[in-house]
Amino acid sequence: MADDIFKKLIAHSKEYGFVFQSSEIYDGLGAVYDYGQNGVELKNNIKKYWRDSMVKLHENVVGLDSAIFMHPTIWKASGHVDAFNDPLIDNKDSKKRYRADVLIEDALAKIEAKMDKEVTKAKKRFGDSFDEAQFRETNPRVLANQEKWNALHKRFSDALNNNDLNELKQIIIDQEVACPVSGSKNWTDVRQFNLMFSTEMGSTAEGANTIYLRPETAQGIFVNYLNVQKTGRLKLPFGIAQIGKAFRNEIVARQFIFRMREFEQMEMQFFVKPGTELDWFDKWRETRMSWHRALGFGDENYRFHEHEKLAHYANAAVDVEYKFPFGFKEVEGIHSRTDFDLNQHQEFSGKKIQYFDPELGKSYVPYVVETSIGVDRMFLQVMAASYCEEEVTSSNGKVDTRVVLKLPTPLAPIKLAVMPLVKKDGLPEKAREIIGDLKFDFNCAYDEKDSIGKRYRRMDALGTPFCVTVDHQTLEDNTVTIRHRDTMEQERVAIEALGGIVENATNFKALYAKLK
RNA sequence: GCGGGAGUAGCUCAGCUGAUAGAGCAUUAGCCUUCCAAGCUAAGGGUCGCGGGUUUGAAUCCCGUCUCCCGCUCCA
Repeated sequence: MADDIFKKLIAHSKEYGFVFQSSEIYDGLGAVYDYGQNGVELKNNIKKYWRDSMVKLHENVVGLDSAIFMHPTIWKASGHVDAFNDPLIDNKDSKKRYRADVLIEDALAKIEAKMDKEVTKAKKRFGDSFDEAQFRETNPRVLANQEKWNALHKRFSDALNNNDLNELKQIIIDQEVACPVSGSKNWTDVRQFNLMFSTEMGSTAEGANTIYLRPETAQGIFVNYLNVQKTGRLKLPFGIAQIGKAFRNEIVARQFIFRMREFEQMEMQFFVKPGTELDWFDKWRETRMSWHRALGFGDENYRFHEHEKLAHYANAAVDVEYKFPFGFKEVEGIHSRTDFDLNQHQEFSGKKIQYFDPELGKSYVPYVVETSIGVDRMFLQVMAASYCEEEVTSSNGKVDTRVVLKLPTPLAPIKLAVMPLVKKDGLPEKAREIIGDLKFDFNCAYDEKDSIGKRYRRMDALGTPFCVTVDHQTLEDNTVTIRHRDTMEQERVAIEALGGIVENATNFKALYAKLK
């Protein structure tokens, strides 16, 4: 059933111009999506909500827009180059995937174990007079194994150095490595999985550098820490906030826009005095939760998920999870990243990245608390939370279904539609005149096609909060009817009052007021 | 990568015991003038994912291939 709603949501997103599959006319490109004419408006509004609540509402948080391309060494320093490059092999029977290098290392360890066993046995036999070094050099069984080990180790390191995947597989076959789960030796080829996209910078082949498309935006903040801190004369604690694209060559990327290969992050790195990071971590987790809850999607649909296994750089981590149609899933992560990243960059760049604390009279590397949210996941959350199918009974007793996107009004792609009740008698002209006045302040739509009820429903499906209808009375007294999306109720108001009504109901201030 | 499902109009699908490619909705134009999607008339839109084979003839049968969706492995 929930799956059903998810499918409807995907279809709705396409039908009403929110999200399209990338390169659709060429059969699509896996896990890449485009935002359509309404999607881009909604997405921009989500980004505005985040940016304003970070940068405008916090005196000590500033913005940044760093480039996607960065010096390759940054990814060595951050640990991504090592962590993102694995030769993997699958067992065809158990469907389990292993790191090929780990399997071979296990085989090496097995040989070592054999030799150790011989040594242990001999030790028992000879007692105190046992000379281990001599034994290892002379015992034929140990020597044979040592030779085996040396040969295998050389083959292994050669294969790794030459990045020879076929050789890695051949080693696994020759060593008769079996899958621990299925026990079979039925292996696929070894494949290199590089989770970072790479490209070449520099137009000549010999001068070209391999550079990576960033897999997270955070590093752009870390490497600009000194620039921003010094030019902004910022004192700890302070934060740098950035919205930008990131790229990961995910092995599987599924569930619509929940996990994409090209995605957008909204990250804020908050720099603090060492020792205070866990207090700030607690503060930010509450701040971020309140940001989510202010949208009014129901507090019960959110929860924290504490990380038990922490990443190498973190000393605390928690996710904000939202109840999607396919279950509770992460939309935001809050991490206490310690001084790991800045330390690494200090080491790899050879530049001091420190903060002089005037109170203590000394310099130190700040600690970092990070909040990191996926724009696309947020978008999906907003769509999932807003999508409603309502039963509507009309005056003649007919029951039909109304599909309405109950978007938080500040996020709605279109704020109001103005339509003539009929397309004659000067009503269309009057409607366009009204739009002419309001279009500078709001995204407006005009529609004269089909019956008025049908037009209302079309706007419901887009999440437009207001429909303004021009009728014959309008021409006499300059009043119009304004219809509210959620209640379907209408009221008659003066044309000059429209701007104020829409502004009051759709500006971001009410949202910001709810933030803690 | 493995397993399962699916590719026919913008959308949802029918046609699949081989023989001129269909419906509903949507779109466009005109009529009607009506405050909650369903009035009337007309039009546009498809190399039936792609390639090959069998056949007098293939959306339909056979082989190959690509893509998408779901599950599993991964996710700093």
